[in-house]
Amino acid sequence: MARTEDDRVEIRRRQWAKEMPDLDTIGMAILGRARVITLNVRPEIEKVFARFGADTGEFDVLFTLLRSGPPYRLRPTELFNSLMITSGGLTGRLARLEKAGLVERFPDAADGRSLPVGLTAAGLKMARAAIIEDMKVEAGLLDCLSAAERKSLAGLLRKLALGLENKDR
Amino acid sequence: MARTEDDRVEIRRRQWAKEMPDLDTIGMAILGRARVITLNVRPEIEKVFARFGADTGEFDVLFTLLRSGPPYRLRPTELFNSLMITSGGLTGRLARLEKAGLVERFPDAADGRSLPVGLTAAGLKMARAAIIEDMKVEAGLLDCLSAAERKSLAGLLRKLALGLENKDR
DNA sequence: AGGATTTATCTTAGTACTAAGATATCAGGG
DNA sequence: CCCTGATATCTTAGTACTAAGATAAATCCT
Repeated sequence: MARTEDDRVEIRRRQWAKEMPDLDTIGMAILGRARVITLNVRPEIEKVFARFGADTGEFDVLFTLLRSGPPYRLRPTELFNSLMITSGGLTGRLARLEKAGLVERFPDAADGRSLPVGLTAAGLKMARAAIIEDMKVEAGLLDCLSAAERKSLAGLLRKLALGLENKDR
Repeated sequence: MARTEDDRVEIRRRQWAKEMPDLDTIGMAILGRARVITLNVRPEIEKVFARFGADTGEFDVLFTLLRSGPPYRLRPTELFNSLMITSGGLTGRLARLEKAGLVERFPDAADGRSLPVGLTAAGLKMARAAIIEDMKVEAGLLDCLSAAERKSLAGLLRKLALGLENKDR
């Protein structure tokens, strides 16, 4: 029944087709799979980060700071917008990162409400090492796809992501 | 700088290319986007489910039972494996669903350790109505893609999902 | 049959989040 | 300047998860 070339979403779609034949399941074929793939991949990536002593959420912060370029410093509002989490969620992440000595905070001369966050030397070093490892592992997870398929998939996902982002406004 | 055709992941990749030119970011072009798309789409779908009075996690349970076909009854182990959550996580979801009158539990004649879960009449009705709405909304979220693109994207995601699943073993 | 092992589920403790509200600062119009 | 409203961040309360351990029933092995 479950053919060897079926992933778990295809199995689900087949079940739906039987139980509710009129249901159009293209949504789960794409968005459901995006979610399942994310869930499936998460533990592998988390393992990489765990070796460095932090988790995905914390590295999201470090990576955002790192790729922002020197002086590797951003305001909390920029961070939680970019990370797609709430301000309260960010407060917690920053507290942990600060405690671990990976970020430090500076008063903002221009805006007394803001308390920008910057990478420490240790945070910078760790973020650089971790992103290299992370990208290596993620690329490895994609080795079931040819280079052409990877490119095509990335392009389609990009188009979808862009369409969704434009819809938000 | 941020061209209009760039989604947020493309902006990130551009930043990385500047900050760490040797980094191969194909991983985030695919897996990162899968995660961002999932995050982006979640609130829309959650809104649909909220109208029915439950959340995504709870509907995941109801939908799994529904698409399993009559008698719409499964064992907890089948459920948490399919849902990719821990057994403890499922215990909580089932408690909430039972309290809401959407599922009920039955002793298993063949295995005294197991306490299978089944949809109630109310749960069955609600699951059917919700999956129709859900798939309608999800399909709408995909309208930035042509039919051919949707098909192509679904196929590539399927190949990736399958590759990842085979890797797990 | 009987003891050891595996399996199915629940329980407990701890964590990271969200939503909503509080606080402090900024900006703009009389 | 002062008042009104907007903005940036933190705090609080509540929730759903995970990981690890507990319990109980089934299976296996001799």
